[in-house]
Parts: sequence; structure tokens; C-alpha cells
Amino acid sequence: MSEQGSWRELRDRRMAEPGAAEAYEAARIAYELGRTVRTMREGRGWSQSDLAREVGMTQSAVARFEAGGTIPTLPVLERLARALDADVEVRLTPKAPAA
Amino acid sequence: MSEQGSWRELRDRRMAEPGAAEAYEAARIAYELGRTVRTMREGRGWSQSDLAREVGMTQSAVARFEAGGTIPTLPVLERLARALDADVEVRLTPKAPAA
DNA sequence: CCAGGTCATAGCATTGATGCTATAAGGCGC
DNA sequence: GCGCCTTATAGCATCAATGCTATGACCTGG
Repeated sequence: MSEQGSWRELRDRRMAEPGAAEAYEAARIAYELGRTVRTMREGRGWSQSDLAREVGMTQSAVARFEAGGTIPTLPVLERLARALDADVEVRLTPKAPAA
Repeated sequence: MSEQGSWRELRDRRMAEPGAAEAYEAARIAYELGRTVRTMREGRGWSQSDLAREVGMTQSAVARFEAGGTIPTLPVLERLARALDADVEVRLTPKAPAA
């Protein structure tokens, strides 16, 4: 796992792994979270640097996250959410009824 | 971070950290996820070992997770959810209206 | 053309979650 | 008492996310 570079490729590779449906799902969630944060950030007219300053991380970390380059952890999500006046919701919702 | 042992203490300590509201929130989410999983697991009459086998992890990992001993990562949540016929939902919901 | 801003990547250090085996503690049936 | 199952912890190895600095690419304005 070290031949190429871009986070996009990394993400795409993850999402292409066939055997690991869970990893795929996680990567998909990460991707969508990244897009959500980007949208929220742009909605405020903030640059990645601005957001990074608010959150207490660096511009590169923000870029990596927004690109879906990593699967974010809850603490990071919380920090981002706070800077964007948002709440983090994580839930397990049963597919089948509790019958 | 190595003077005492129990995950409960670890969790409690995290949730007691004053300066880090985000860490507190993350720990709280982790705790509730643990309880949710435990409830779902017990609802099926499964032991921790049973669930661990389904998920592809060990009983100790399940125990640690259920106790809120760690802040889970998305891939792990996905795997647990799948074993329990559930879906993982992660969302950032704005506190303030889009005005 | 040059300066400045923004975003994307590289490469590396640190930290923490996960995965493992082994074991302790409690309950329950025999 | 002894086995057996269940849950809780310990202690360690590995891996991946984060945090950092630095830099490249791209735009736009001067």
C-alpha cells in the first residue's frame, strides 16, 4: 500500500475493494462527510485555512478530510461540527423491525 | 495514560476532561453506541463471543467496545451493524438554520 | 511577470483504535 | 467442589488517522 499518491486514488481504491463491503461503506460515509463539510464551509465563505484555524488543525488536514482521504474519527468530526455550528449524529438503525 | 486499568475509568476520565468538550461528546457518543450494540446483541440472545464471531473480532474487542473503552471507528461500526442487521448513520446536522 | 490566496500532496512523527492471547471473576448446573 | 459459560481486563503488536511542515499547481489581481 505505497505505490501511488493521491488521496482520491486511495479513496477510490478503498471503495473498489470487493471483499470488504464494510470498508466500502465506511469509505462512502467518509466521502459524503467530506462533501458535507466542504459544502458547509463554502456556505460560510471560509477557506480551508479558515476552517482549519477554527477547528484547531491545519489546512492540509482539512483538505485530506474533505477529499475523503481518510476515514474520520469521531473526535475530529466533533471538532469540525463545532466549528460549523453543527451536531454529530451517529446511530445504528435496525434494518429489520424489532419483531 | 497508564496508571490504572479499567475501561470504565478510562471512559469516565475522558468524559470528565473539562477543556475538551469535543472529546467529551465523542466519548458520550461512544458510550451510547456501546449500549445500543449491547441492547441489540442481547435482544438476539447472543453472547459477546457470538457477536464477535459474526463480526469477525474477538470477545475482548466486543467487551471493550460495549464498555465504551474506546471511541469506535467507522469500519468497526459498519461491521458490527452488519452483524446486527443494522445501518450506520453518520450525519452533521446544522444547529442553526441555513439563514 | 510577480505577488498572494487557495487547494492538493508529500513525507514523517505521534497517538490511539483495533486485534490478539491469556486470565480473572461471577453465575449455574452437575 | 468442579466444570462451563459469560463478561471484564491486562498487555502487547500492528495499523491507520491525525498533526505537522513544506511545497507544487492554479488563479486572479496588480
